[in-house]
Amino acid sequence: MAVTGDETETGSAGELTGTSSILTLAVPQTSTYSLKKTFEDVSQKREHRLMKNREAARECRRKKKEYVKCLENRVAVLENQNMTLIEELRAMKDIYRHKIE
DNA sequence: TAGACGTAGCGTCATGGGGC
DNA sequence: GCCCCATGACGCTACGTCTA
Repeated sequence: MAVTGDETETGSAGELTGTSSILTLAVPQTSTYSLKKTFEDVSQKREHRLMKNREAARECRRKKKEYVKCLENRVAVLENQNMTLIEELRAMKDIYRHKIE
């Protein structure tokens, strides 16, 4: 898979929603200067939050993949054990049948 | 070969839970 | 109550495979 972050960065729907709601919150009752400052501060905080969440999501997916792999391995092991036990039972039954005959 | 379809990976948002 | 983290859900893109 050759998808990089940069390639998929463009335009997901949710992004705009978030930005517009922040703008709405930042606008009321301030001078132009402090308004600008507030906006910069808010958008910087937002960028930081998004970056953190991006990394968290990546890590979360990695852990999930690892977990699924573990489960698959466990399934394989249990299937083998099951086969072995079935064979063992069959052999036991065989021995028992010969004894009573 | 173009289009349909399935799959994998990504970024973002919403939300719940835990620590302070 | 606020902040941060983990994670499910959603939409999007890229890529591979199949089929008419």
